[in-house]
Amino acid sequence: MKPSVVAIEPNGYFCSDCAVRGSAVCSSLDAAELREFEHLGRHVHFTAGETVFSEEDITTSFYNVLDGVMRLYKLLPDGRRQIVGFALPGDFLGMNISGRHNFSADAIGAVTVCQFAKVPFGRFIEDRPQLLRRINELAIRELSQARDHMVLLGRRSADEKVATFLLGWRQRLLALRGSLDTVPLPMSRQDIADYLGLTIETVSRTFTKLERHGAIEIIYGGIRLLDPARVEALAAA
Amino acid sequence: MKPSVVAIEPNGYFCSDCAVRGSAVCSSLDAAELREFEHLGRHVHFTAGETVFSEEDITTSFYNVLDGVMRLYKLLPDGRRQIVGFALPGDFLGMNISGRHNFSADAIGAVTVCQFAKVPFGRFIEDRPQLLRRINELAIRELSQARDHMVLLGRRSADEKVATFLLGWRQRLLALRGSLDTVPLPMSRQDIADYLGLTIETVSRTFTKLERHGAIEIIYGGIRLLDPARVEALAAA
DNA sequence: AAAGGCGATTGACCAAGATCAATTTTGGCG
DNA sequence: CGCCAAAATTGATCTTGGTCAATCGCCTTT
Repeated sequence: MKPSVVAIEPNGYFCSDCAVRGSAVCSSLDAAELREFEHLGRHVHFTAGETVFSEEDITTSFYNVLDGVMRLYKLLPDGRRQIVGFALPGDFLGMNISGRHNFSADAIGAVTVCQFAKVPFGRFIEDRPQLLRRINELAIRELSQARDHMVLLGRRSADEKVATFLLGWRQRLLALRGSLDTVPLPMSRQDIADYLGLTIETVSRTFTKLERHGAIEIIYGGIRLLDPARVEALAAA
Repeated sequence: MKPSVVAIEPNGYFCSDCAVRGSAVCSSLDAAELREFEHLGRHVHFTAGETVFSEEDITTSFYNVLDGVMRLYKLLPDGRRQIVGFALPGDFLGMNISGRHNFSADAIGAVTVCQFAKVPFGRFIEDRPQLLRRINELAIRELSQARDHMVLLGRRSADEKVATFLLGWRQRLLALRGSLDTVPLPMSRQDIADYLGLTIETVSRTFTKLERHGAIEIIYGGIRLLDPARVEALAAA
């Protein structure tokens, strides 16, 4: 919940060994640049439920997710929450133009990030258009995902929302880890509901319905996709 | 509807005189660069209802809106539509990483754009990090707006949606044209509904309700904001 | 000036999903 | 191993917004 003390590793790691080397912002850097870049970031660990940064906080750092899952969300004054995305390894967080974060980010389970102080990172980008281009690419990709999510939120039924979420989430994990027999769902039902613009009860009922129809099997911490075609049919509608 | 013949102006205009000079992508260019840039764009006119580009079209151009209003939208296979935004003068369209547009864009009323062929524009950016930085800035701003819109779509009631839309739209026009006594709404009720994830009937009823409460007055082609405080209270909720 | 047509409004009714309220399941922990 | 707390599920009922169906009003066209 509150940002408690976090472990900060000494810089005894190398970008070249990084798990997200290929997919993260730093994929645009060559070996020489990478060595310089190494001094900018430091690994920081967060435990389940910890907040990495909050909406309206002044941005002092950028983050590269290395391990774990984060929920990115916005709150209305009365407490209603909309999760605007889940961040996975390789995702880059903290870009904004107002100088403040425009959403909050919590760790779901244990998370490791590569944290960059804003100013030196900004200076490093300064004369490396490659890196800027990479950041731009990531922003544009996210924008496209955001628009897809608007369609989901504004125009799809509960069944379609849940089915689309399961397939999309599986797809992201597949891209990250290769094949999966089960689809882990580290986030709570409430998180899923707040991501899909539904209530927890509707999410739960929809899961149960999918299971009754033999499309999925609900297991601890995730689901098993028994009949992907059926789920896809539901998602397409 | 279908892209009919459009008038293309000869290059008898100057970027330095451009109506959106200060706010558009080109605001990052100096006088010398601007003169070179001038040769890249050409003004193109569209009439009401014409499609400027469609989702899944291969991207061959970027567009800078000079005049008029466009609706940006995505369609589901069964025809449901989600409007992901309205474009106004100064907005830059066409960025993507897949090489295809990820939404469609129609003119609402008459529209003039400054159109850039993708390849020469890309080359021009190549050695002008300033311009790239500006484009990045615009993408990040849009991303922030997209997230706000997700909250609206996923977590707000019909009344809140409509009130928020009216205030937000007014705000954009204010920034563009200075003070307004009335708020013009060039888009149809259906467009508003598809932007807010509602039906046309709900939008209409909500407008009527706001009018009965003395918050707005519905006039031809727009509304008059009689009681901004009341509308803001509704929007905040 | 009359007519036609399209977009907007209004009303009656309906249903998807929310809300309220128990249970049940699960996992952590003594 | 058994208890407690939190999360998830399930059921009953309600509400918001959607659907279906006229009707209205305004603008354009002849």
